[in-house]
Amino acid sequence: MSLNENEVFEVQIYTRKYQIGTCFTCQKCLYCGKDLSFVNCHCNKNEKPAKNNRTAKVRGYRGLCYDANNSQPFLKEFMNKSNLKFGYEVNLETSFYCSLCTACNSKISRENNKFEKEIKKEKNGTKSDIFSEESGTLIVVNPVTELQLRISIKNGKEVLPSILVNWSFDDIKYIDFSTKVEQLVSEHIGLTFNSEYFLAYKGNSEVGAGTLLDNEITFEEFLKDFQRYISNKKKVMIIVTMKDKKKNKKKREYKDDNLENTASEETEEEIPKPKSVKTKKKGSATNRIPKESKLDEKEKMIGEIMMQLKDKYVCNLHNHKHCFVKDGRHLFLSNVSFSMWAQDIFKNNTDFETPPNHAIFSMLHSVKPTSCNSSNLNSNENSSLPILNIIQNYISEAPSINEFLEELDRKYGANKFTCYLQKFEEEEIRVNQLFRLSDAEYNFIGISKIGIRQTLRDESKKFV
DNA sequence: CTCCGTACTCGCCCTTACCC
DNA sequence: GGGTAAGGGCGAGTACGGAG
Repeated sequence: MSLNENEVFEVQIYTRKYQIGTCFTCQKCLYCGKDLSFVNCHCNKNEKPAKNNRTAKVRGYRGLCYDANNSQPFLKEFMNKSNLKFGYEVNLETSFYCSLCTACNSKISRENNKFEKEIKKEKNGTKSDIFSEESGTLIVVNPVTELQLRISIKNGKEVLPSILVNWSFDDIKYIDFSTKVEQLVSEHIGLTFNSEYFLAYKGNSEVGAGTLLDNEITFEEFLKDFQRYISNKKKVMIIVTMKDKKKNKKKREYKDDNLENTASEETEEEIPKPKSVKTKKKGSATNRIPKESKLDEKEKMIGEIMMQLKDKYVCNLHNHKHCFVKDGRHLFLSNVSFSMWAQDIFKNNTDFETPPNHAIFSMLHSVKPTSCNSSNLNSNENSSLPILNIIQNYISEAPSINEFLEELDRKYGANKFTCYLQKFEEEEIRVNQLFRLSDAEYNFIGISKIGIRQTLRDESKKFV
Protein backbone atom coordinates (compact mmCIF):
# COMPACT_ATOMS: atom_id res chain seq x y z
CA MET A 1 0.00 0.00 0.00
CA SER A 2 1.57 3.23 -1.03
CA LEU A 3 0.13 6.66 -0.42
CA ASN A 4 1.58 9.99 -1.22
CA GLU A 5 1.78 12.65 1.49
CA ASN A 6 -1.35 14.54 0.41
CA GLU A 7 -3.45 11.43 0.42
CA VAL A 8 -2.26 10.47 3.88
CA PHE A 9 -3.50 13.72 5.36
CA GLU A 10 -6.89 13.33 3.76
CA VAL A 11 -7.43 9.96 5.46
CA GLN A 12 -8.06 9.63 9.18
CA ILE A 13 -5.05 7.96 10.81
CA TYR A 14 -5.68 6.56 14.26
CA THR A 15 -3.40 7.95 16.97
CA ARG A 16 -0.94 5.65 18.68
CA LYS A 17 1.99 5.46 21.03
CA TYR A 18 5.32 5.30 19.31
CA GLN A 19 6.93 1.83 19.38
CA ILE A 20 10.68 1.48 18.96
CA GLY A 21 10.31 -1.36 16.46
CA THR A 22 8.61 0.86 13.91
CA CYS A 23 9.94 3.66 11.73
CA PHE A 24 9.11 6.94 13.48
CA THR A 25 8.43 8.78 10.25
CA CYS A 26 6.59 6.23 8.07
CA GLN A 27 5.34 3.59 10.57
CA LYS A 28 6.96 0.75 8.69
CA CYS A 29 7.41 -2.31 10.91
CA LEU A 30 11.16 -2.87 11.16
CA TYR A 31 10.60 -6.67 11.46
CA CYS A 32 7.95 -7.67 8.91
CA GLY A 33 8.20 -4.57 6.73
CA LYS A 34 4.45 -3.84 6.76
CA ASP A 35 3.25 -0.24 6.60
CA LEU A 36 1.40 0.10 9.90
CA SER A 37 -0.27 3.44 9.11
CA PHE A 38 -3.66 1.74 8.90
CA VAL A 39 -3.07 -1.91 9.85
CA ASN A 40 -1.25 -3.79 12.59
CA CYS A 41 1.09 -6.78 12.64
CA HIS A 42 2.05 -9.41 15.20
CA CYS A 43 5.72 -8.50 15.51
CA ASN A 44 7.14 -7.47 18.87
CA LYS A 45 7.47 -3.80 18.08
CA ASN A 46 8.61 -2.92 21.59
CA GLU A 47 11.90 -4.68 20.90
CA LYS A 48 14.63 -2.30 19.85
CA PRO A 49 15.93 -3.12 16.35
CA ALA A 50 19.50 -4.37 16.42
CA LYS A 51 21.93 -6.16 14.16
CA ASN A 52 21.22 -9.49 15.78
CA ASN A 53 17.42 -9.37 15.30
CA ARG A 54 17.24 -8.44 11.59
CA THR A 55 14.81 -10.30 9.37
CA ALA A 56 14.89 -11.27 5.69
CA LYS A 57 12.15 -8.70 4.99
CA VAL A 58 13.82 -5.79 6.75
CA ARG A 59 17.57 -6.06 6.90
CA GLY A 60 18.41 -2.40 7.47
CA TYR A 61 17.37 0.14 10.06
CA ARG A 62 18.73 3.24 11.68
CA GLY A 63 18.69 4.08 15.36
CA LEU A 64 18.28 7.78 15.97
CA CYS A 65 18.94 9.74 19.13
CA TYR A 66 16.83 12.78 18.35
CA ASP A 67 17.85 16.08 19.90
CA ALA A 68 16.03 19.18 18.63
CA ASN A 69 18.95 21.42 19.52
CA ASN A 70 21.47 19.49 17.46
CA SER A 71 19.35 18.29 14.58
CA GLN A 72 19.31 19.36 10.99
CA PRO A 73 16.33 21.53 9.91
CA PHE A 74 14.75 18.96 7.63
CA LEU A 75 14.94 16.25 10.30
CA LYS A 76 13.21 18.54 12.80
CA GLU A 77 10.44 19.29 10.33
CA PHE A 78 10.14 15.64 9.31
CA MET A 79 9.95 14.47 12.93
CA ASN A 80 7.44 17.15 13.82
CA LYS A 81 5.19 16.23 10.89
CA SER A 82 5.30 12.55 11.79
CA ASN A 83 4.59 13.31 15.43
CA LEU A 84 1.45 15.18 14.43
CA LYS A 85 0.52 12.75 11.66
CA PHE A 86 0.55 9.62 13.83
CA GLY A 87 -0.44 11.36 17.05
CA TYR A 88 2.53 10.05 19.05
CA GLU A 89 2.41 13.10 21.34
CA VAL A 90 6.16 12.76 21.82
CA ASN A 91 7.76 15.88 23.33
CA LEU A 92 10.16 16.84 20.55
CA GLU A 93 11.73 19.46 22.77
CA THR A 94 13.47 16.76 24.77
CA SER A 95 15.90 14.26 23.30
CA PHE A 96 14.65 10.70 22.81
CA TYR A 97 15.55 7.51 20.96
CA CYS A 98 13.63 6.24 17.95
CA SER A 99 14.16 4.10 14.86
CA LEU A 100 13.98 4.88 11.17
CA CYS A 101 13.75 2.64 8.13
CA THR A 102 16.52 2.94 5.57
CA ALA A 103 14.23 4.70 3.12
CA CYS A 104 13.41 7.50 5.57
CA ASN A 105 17.05 7.63 6.57
CA SER A 106 18.09 8.19 2.96
CA LYS A 107 15.33 10.73 2.44
CA ILE A 108 16.40 12.76 5.46
CA SER A 109 20.03 12.52 4.45
CA ARG A 110 19.32 13.71 0.91
CA GLU A 111 17.11 16.59 2.05
CA ASN A 112 19.73 17.73 4.50
CA ASN A 113 22.35 17.65 1.77
CA LYS A 114 20.09 19.70 -0.45
CA PHE A 115 19.52 22.19 2.36
CA GLU A 116 23.23 22.54 3.05
CA LYS A 117 23.98 23.01 -0.64
CA GLU A 118 21.35 25.76 -0.84
CA ILE A 119 22.80 27.47 2.22
CA LYS A 120 26.28 27.29 0.68
CA LYS A 121 24.92 28.71 -2.57
CA GLU A 122 23.21 31.56 -0.71
CA LYS A 123 26.38 32.34 1.19
CA ASN A 124 28.44 32.28 -1.97
CA GLY A 125 25.93 34.54 -3.66
CA THR A 126 25.72 37.16 -0.92
CA LYS A 127 29.22 37.29 0.45
CA SER A 128 32.28 38.38 -1.39
CA ASP A 129 34.73 35.56 -1.69
CA ILE A 130 38.33 35.95 -0.83
CA PHE A 131 40.70 33.94 -2.92
CA SER A 132 43.73 32.74 -1.10
CA GLU A 133 46.49 30.59 -2.36
CA GLU A 134 47.66 27.80 -0.15
CA SER A 135 50.27 25.38 -1.34
CA GLY A 136 49.60 26.33 -4.92
CA THR A 137 45.87 25.61 -4.92
CA LEU A 138 43.16 28.20 -5.12
CA ILE A 139 40.73 28.01 -2.18
CA VAL A 140 37.48 29.89 -1.81
CA VAL A 141 37.12 31.36 1.68
CA ASN A 142 34.09 33.26 2.93
CA PRO A 143 34.99 36.08 5.32
CA VAL A 144 33.79 35.36 8.84
CA THR A 145 31.07 37.78 9.90
CA GLU A 146 29.47 35.72 12.62
CA LEU A 147 31.17 33.93 15.47
CA GLN A 148 29.29 31.22 17.32
CA LEU A 149 31.43 30.36 20.31
CA ARG A 150 31.43 28.74 23.71
CA ILE A 151 33.28 30.88 26.18
CA SER A 152 34.71 29.28 29.29
CA ILE A 153 35.95 31.53 32.09
CA LYS A 154 38.50 30.08 34.52
CA ASN A 155 38.97 32.24 37.55
CA GLY A 156 41.61 30.48 39.65
CA LYS A 157 40.22 27.09 40.65
CA GLU A 158 36.69 28.20 39.82
CA VAL A 159 35.44 27.36 36.32
CA LEU A 160 32.25 29.11 35.31
CA PRO A 161 29.73 27.27 33.10
CA SER A 162 30.41 27.85 29.40
CA ILE A 163 28.62 30.80 27.85
CA LEU A 164 27.15 30.47 24.37
CA VAL A 165 27.58 33.59 22.27
CA ASN A 166 26.69 34.52 18.72
CA TRP A 167 28.51 37.67 17.70
CA SER A 168 28.04 39.40 14.36
CA PHE A 169 30.61 41.71 12.85
CA ASP A 170 30.53 43.91 9.77
CA ASP A 171 34.28 43.81 9.47
CA ILE A 172 35.81 41.49 12.00
CA LYS A 173 38.95 42.76 13.73
CA TYR A 174 40.95 41.57 16.69
CA ILE A 175 40.27 44.74 18.68
CA ASP A 176 36.48 44.35 18.27
CA PHE A 177 36.64 40.72 19.22
CA SER A 178 38.84 41.47 22.22
CA THR A 179 36.47 44.22 23.38
CA LYS A 180 33.49 41.89 23.17
CA VAL A 181 35.28 39.26 25.23
CA GLU A 182 36.29 41.91 27.77
CA GLN A 183 32.68 43.08 28.06
CA LEU A 184 31.42 39.54 28.50
CA VAL A 185 33.98 38.73 31.18
CA SER A 186 33.15 41.99 32.98
CA GLU A 187 29.47 41.11 32.92
CA HIS A 188 30.13 37.73 34.52
CA ILE A 189 32.88 38.29 37.06
CA GLY A 190 32.89 42.05 37.50
CA LEU A 191 34.99 44.75 35.91
CA THR A 192 37.94 43.08 34.21
CA PHE A 193 40.43 44.27 31.64
CA ASN A 194 42.00 42.17 28.92
CA SER A 195 45.39 42.55 30.56
CA GLU A 196 44.05 40.54 33.50
CA TYR A 197 43.46 37.29 31.63
CA PHE A 198 44.89 34.98 28.96
CA LEU A 199 42.78 34.15 25.94
CA ALA A 200 43.04 30.83 24.10
CA TYR A 201 40.90 28.85 21.70
CA LYS A 202 40.37 25.20 20.81
CA GLY A 203 37.80 22.83 19.40
CA ASN A 204 35.09 21.97 21.89
CA SER A 205 36.04 18.31 21.95
CA GLU A 206 39.80 18.84 21.99
CA VAL A 207 41.88 18.38 25.08
CA GLY A 208 44.70 20.64 26.21
CA ALA A 209 45.08 24.30 26.94
CA GLY A 210 44.32 25.46 23.40
CA THR A 211 46.11 28.00 21.22
CA LEU A 212 46.99 31.40 22.64
CA LEU A 213 44.95 34.23 21.13
CA ASP A 214 46.62 37.49 22.06
CA ASN A 215 47.29 39.57 18.95
CA GLU A 216 46.28 40.33 15.37
CA ILE A 217 48.38 37.53 13.92
CA THR A 218 47.06 34.81 16.18
CA PHE A 219 43.57 36.18 15.60
CA GLU A 220 43.93 35.67 11.85
CA GLU A 221 45.00 32.10 12.52
CA PHE A 222 42.00 31.74 14.82
CA LEU A 223 39.63 32.87 12.05
CA LYS A 224 41.08 30.29 9.67
CA ASP A 225 40.78 27.58 12.30
CA PHE A 226 37.26 28.76 13.14
CA GLN A 227 36.14 28.17 9.55
CA ARG A 228 37.82 24.78 9.58
CA TYR A 229 36.05 23.79 12.80
CA ILE A 230 32.68 25.02 11.54
CA SER A 231 33.04 23.23 8.20
CA ASN A 232 33.74 20.05 10.18
CA LYS A 233 30.63 20.79 12.28
CA LYS A 234 32.65 21.27 15.41
CA LYS A 235 32.09 23.94 18.02
CA VAL A 236 34.80 26.38 18.96
CA MET A 237 35.63 27.20 22.55
CA ILE A 238 37.30 30.34 23.83
CA ILE A 239 39.05 29.89 27.15
CA VAL A 240 39.47 32.93 29.36
CA THR A 241 42.00 32.17 32.09
CA MET A 242 42.36 34.83 34.76
CA LYS A 243 45.98 35.64 35.55
CA ASP A 244 47.40 34.56 38.90
CA LYS A 245 46.20 36.81 41.70
CA LYS A 246 48.22 35.25 44.49
CA LYS A 247 49.21 38.64 45.79
CA ASN A 248 45.60 39.68 46.16
CA LYS A 249 44.82 36.38 47.85
CA LYS A 250 47.62 36.96 50.37
CA LYS A 251 46.16 40.33 51.18
CA ARG A 252 42.80 38.74 51.86
CA GLU A 253 44.37 36.56 54.53
CA TYR A 254 45.20 39.72 56.46
CA LYS A 255 41.72 41.20 56.28
CA ASP A 256 40.52 42.76 59.50
CA ASP A 257 37.15 42.52 61.17
CA ASN A 258 35.88 45.67 59.51
CA LEU A 259 35.90 43.93 56.18
CA GLU A 260 32.94 41.70 56.91
CA ASN A 261 30.73 44.68 57.60
CA THR A 262 31.53 46.50 54.41
CA ALA A 263 32.68 43.92 51.88
CA SER A 264 29.37 43.33 50.17
CA GLU A 265 28.94 46.98 49.43
CA GLU A 266 32.51 47.82 48.62
CA THR A 267 33.74 44.89 46.51
CA GLU A 268 31.76 46.20 43.59
CA GLU A 269 33.73 49.43 43.75
CA GLU A 270 37.03 47.67 44.11
CA ILE A 271 39.68 49.32 42.00
CA PRO A 272 42.87 47.52 40.93
CA LYS A 273 45.39 47.91 43.73
CA PRO A 274 48.54 49.97 43.25
CA LYS A 275 51.94 48.30 43.53
CA SER A 276 52.59 50.01 46.86
CA VAL A 277 49.76 48.02 48.42
CA LYS A 278 51.00 44.71 46.99
CA THR A 279 54.42 45.06 48.65
CA LYS A 280 52.93 45.45 52.12
CA LYS A 281 54.86 43.70 54.85
CA LYS A 282 53.67 40.24 55.78
CA GLY A 283 51.90 40.16 59.10
CA SER A 284 50.72 43.73 59.13
CA ALA A 285 46.99 43.27 58.63
CA THR A 286 45.38 45.54 56.13
CA ASN A 287 41.92 46.38 54.86
CA ARG A 288 40.87 45.42 51.31
CA ILE A 289 39.14 48.76 50.98
CA PRO A 290 41.57 51.06 49.17
CA LYS A 291 42.66 54.06 51.22
CA GLU A 292 42.84 57.38 49.45
CA SER A 293 46.35 57.96 50.72
CA LYS A 294 47.50 54.73 49.06
CA LEU A 295 46.01 55.41 45.64
CA ASP A 296 48.25 56.61 42.84
CA GLU A 297 47.51 59.73 40.80
CA LYS A 298 45.62 57.82 38.11
CA GLU A 299 43.32 56.12 40.58
CA LYS A 300 42.71 59.35 42.44
CA MET A 301 41.70 60.98 39.17
CA ILE A 302 39.40 58.12 38.27
CA GLY A 303 37.88 58.20 41.74
CA GLU A 304 37.30 61.94 41.41
CA ILE A 305 35.62 61.43 38.04
CA MET A 306 33.43 58.71 39.53
CA MET A 307 32.32 61.06 42.33
CA GLN A 308 31.45 63.76 39.80
CA LEU A 309 29.54 61.29 37.66
CA LYS A 310 27.61 60.04 40.69
CA ASP A 311 26.68 63.59 41.66
CA LYS A 312 25.64 64.37 38.12
CA TYR A 313 23.42 61.33 37.59
CA VAL A 314 21.46 61.15 40.84
CA CYS A 315 17.90 60.19 39.91
CA ASN A 316 15.14 61.83 41.92
CA LEU A 317 12.58 59.57 40.32
CA HIS A 318 14.29 56.34 41.36
CA ASN A 319 14.71 56.94 45.08
CA HIS A 320 17.93 58.98 44.61
CA LYS A 321 19.73 56.10 42.91
CA HIS A 322 21.66 56.80 39.73
CA CYS A 323 20.24 56.84 36.22
CA PHE A 324 21.42 58.01 32.83
CA VAL A 325 18.37 59.65 31.25
CA LYS A 326 17.97 59.92 27.47
CA ASP A 327 14.77 60.63 25.52
CA GLY A 328 12.77 60.12 28.70
CA ARG A 329 14.21 56.63 29.27
CA HIS A 330 16.14 55.78 32.44
CA LEU A 331 19.24 53.57 32.37
CA PHE A 332 20.20 52.36 35.85
CA LEU A 333 23.88 53.01 36.65
CA SER A 334 25.70 50.63 38.97
CA ASN A 335 29.08 51.13 40.60
CA VAL A 336 30.60 49.00 37.86
CA SER A 337 29.03 51.31 35.26
CA PHE A 338 30.49 54.37 36.97
CA SER A 339 33.90 52.76 37.25
CA MET A 340 33.97 51.91 33.53
CA TRP A 341 32.68 55.32 32.54
CA ALA A 342 35.28 57.08 34.71
CA GLN A 343 38.09 55.01 33.23
CA ASP A 344 36.91 55.86 29.72
CA ILE A 345 36.78 59.58 30.57
CA PHE A 346 40.26 59.30 32.03
CA LYS A 347 41.48 57.75 28.76
CA ASN A 348 39.75 60.57 26.82
CA ASN A 349 37.53 58.03 25.09
CA THR A 350 34.34 59.78 26.17
CA ASP A 351 33.03 62.66 28.28
CA PHE A 352 30.58 63.29 31.13
CA GLU A 353 27.61 63.48 28.74
CA THR A 354 28.25 60.36 26.62
CA PRO A 355 28.34 56.88 28.18
CA PRO A 356 31.05 54.50 26.97
CA ASN A 357 30.38 52.22 24.03
CA HIS A 358 29.68 49.15 26.13
CA ALA A 359 26.80 46.67 26.32
CA ILE A 360 25.90 47.64 29.88
CA PHE A 361 25.24 51.21 28.67
CA SER A 362 22.93 50.06 25.92
CA MET A 363 19.60 51.91 26.08
CA LEU A 364 17.99 48.53 25.40
CA HIS A 365 18.35 48.03 29.16
CA SER A 366 16.69 51.36 29.90
CA VAL A 367 13.14 51.86 31.10
CA LYS A 368 10.54 54.46 30.44
CA PRO A 369 9.04 55.55 33.76
CA THR A 370 5.27 55.23 33.72
CA SER A 371 2.74 56.45 36.25
CA CYS A 372 2.49 52.83 37.32
CA ASN A 373 6.10 51.99 37.92
CA SER A 374 7.44 55.41 38.94
CA SER A 375 4.92 55.93 41.75
CA ASN A 376 5.76 52.59 43.28
CA LEU A 377 9.49 52.86 42.95
CA ASN A 378 10.18 54.82 46.10
CA SER A 379 8.07 52.61 48.29
CA ASN A 380 9.18 49.29 46.93
CA GLU A 381 12.91 48.55 47.14
CA ASN A 382 12.83 45.62 44.74
CA SER A 383 11.09 47.58 42.06
CA SER A 384 14.24 49.60 41.56
CA LEU A 385 15.70 46.61 39.78
CA PRO A 386 15.85 47.51 36.12
CA ILE A 387 14.74 44.10 34.91
CA LEU A 388 11.44 44.47 36.72
CA ASN A 389 10.95 47.86 35.19
CA ILE A 390 11.64 46.41 31.79
CA ILE A 391 9.05 43.71 32.29
CA GLN A 392 6.48 46.22 33.52
CA ASN A 393 7.26 48.37 30.54
CA TYR A 394 6.82 45.49 28.13
CA ILE A 395 3.46 44.63 29.61
CA SER A 396 2.23 48.19 29.31
CA GLU A 397 3.31 48.66 25.69
CA ALA A 398 2.98 45.30 23.92
CA PRO A 399 -0.39 44.26 22.44
CA SER A 400 -2.13 41.08 23.53
CA ILE A 401 -1.12 37.92 21.71
CA ASN A 402 -4.55 37.81 20.09
CA GLU A 403 -4.28 41.37 18.73
CA PHE A 404 -0.75 40.70 17.62
CA LEU A 405 -1.65 37.55 15.66
CA GLU A 406 -4.71 39.17 14.10
CA GLU A 407 -2.55 42.03 12.89
CA LEU A 408 -0.12 39.55 11.31
CA ASP A 409 -3.04 37.75 9.64
CA ARG A 410 -4.12 41.05 8.11
CA LYS A 411 -0.58 41.64 6.92
CA TYR A 412 0.47 38.17 5.70
CA GLY A 413 -2.73 36.25 5.05
CA ALA A 414 -5.89 35.09 6.79
CA ASN A 415 -5.50 32.50 9.55
CA LYS A 416 -1.75 32.17 8.97
CA PHE A 417 -0.94 33.17 12.53
CA THR A 418 -4.19 33.14 14.53
CA CYS A 419 -4.34 29.38 14.02
CA TYR A 420 -1.65 29.14 16.72
CA LEU A 421 -3.50 31.43 19.16
CA GLN A 422 -4.81 28.63 21.35
CA LYS A 423 -1.36 27.12 21.82
CA PHE A 424 0.16 30.52 22.67
CA GLU A 425 -2.55 31.10 25.26
CA GLU A 426 -2.11 27.62 26.72
CA GLU A 427 1.62 28.25 27.18
CA GLU A 428 1.00 31.82 28.44
CA ILE A 429 3.39 33.26 25.88
CA ARG A 430 3.46 37.05 25.60
CA VAL A 431 4.26 39.05 22.49
CA ASN A 432 7.50 40.42 23.88
CA GLN A 433 8.73 36.87 24.54
CA LEU A 434 8.28 35.63 20.97
CA PHE A 435 11.63 36.77 19.66
CA ARG A 436 13.40 34.83 22.41
CA LEU A 437 11.71 31.48 21.77
CA SER A 438 14.06 28.80 20.47
CA ASP A 439 13.34 26.64 17.42
CA ALA A 440 12.61 23.76 19.77
CA GLU A 441 10.04 25.83 21.63
CA TYR A 442 8.40 26.85 18.37
CA ASN A 443 8.36 23.19 17.36
CA PHE A 444 6.72 22.35 20.65
CA ILE A 445 3.84 24.70 19.93
CA GLY A 446 3.54 23.27 16.43
CA ILE A 447 5.22 26.01 14.39
CA SER A 448 7.67 24.19 12.17
CA LYS A 449 7.78 26.64 9.26
CA ILE A 450 10.95 28.73 9.34
CA GLY A 451 9.25 31.69 7.65
CA ILE A 452 6.43 31.81 10.23
CA ARG A 453 8.91 31.66 13.12
CA GLN A 454 11.08 34.38 11.64
CA THR A 455 8.10 36.65 10.99
CA LEU A 456 6.93 36.19 14.60
CA ARG A 457 10.43 36.97 15.88
CA ASP A 458 10.88 40.01 13.64
CA GLU A 459 7.45 41.47 14.35
CA SER A 460 7.66 40.89 18.11
CA LYS A 461 10.97 42.76 18.32
CA LYS A 462 9.02 45.96 17.69
CA PHE A 463 7.59 45.67 21.20
CA VAL A 464 10.92 45.24 22.96
C1' DC B 1 33.82 -2.54 21.70
C1' DT B 2 29.39 -0.59 20.74
C1' DC B 3 26.48 2.90 19.26
C1' DC B 4 25.40 6.65 16.43
C1' DG B 5 25.74 9.83 12.50
C1' DT B 6 26.98 10.49 7.94
C1' DA B 7 28.46 9.48 3.38
C1' DC B 8 28.59 6.51 -0.14
C1' DT B 9 27.48 2.62 -3.49
C1' DC B 10 24.44 -0.31 -5.94
C1' DG B 11 20.36 -1.77 -8.17
C1' DC B 12 15.66 -0.92 -9.49
C1' DC B 13 12.17 1.89 -11.47
C1' DC B 14 10.32 5.81 -13.79
C1' DT B 15 10.62 9.66 -16.94
C1' DT B 16 12.35 11.88 -20.85
C1' DA B 17 14.60 12.45 -25.17
C1' DC B 18 15.87 10.61 -29.28
C1' DC B 19 15.68 7.59 -33.26
C1' DC B 20 13.38 4.67 -36.56
C1' DG C 1 3.57 5.64 -32.31
C1' DG C 2 6.79 2.31 -30.55
C1' DG C 3 11.36 0.94 -28.99
C1' DT C 4 15.47 2.07 -26.54
C1' DA C 5 19.17 4.44 -24.11
C1' DA C 6 20.33 7.97 -20.73
C1' DG C 7 19.55 10.25 -16.58
C1' DG C 8 17.61 10.98 -12.15
C1' DG C 9 15.11 9.58 -7.96
C1' DC C 10 14.52 6.32 -4.53
C1' DG C 11 15.23 2.34 -1.42
C1' DA C 12 18.43 -0.80 0.60
C1' DG C 13 22.56 -1.70 2.41
C1' DT C 14 27.45 -0.86 3.83
C1' DA C 15 31.70 1.63 5.30
C1' DC C 16 33.85 4.70 8.15
C1' DG C 17 34.84 7.90 11.83
C1' DG C 18 33.87 9.88 16.34
C1' DA C 19 32.29 9.52 21.00
C1' DG C 20 31.53 7.14 25.17
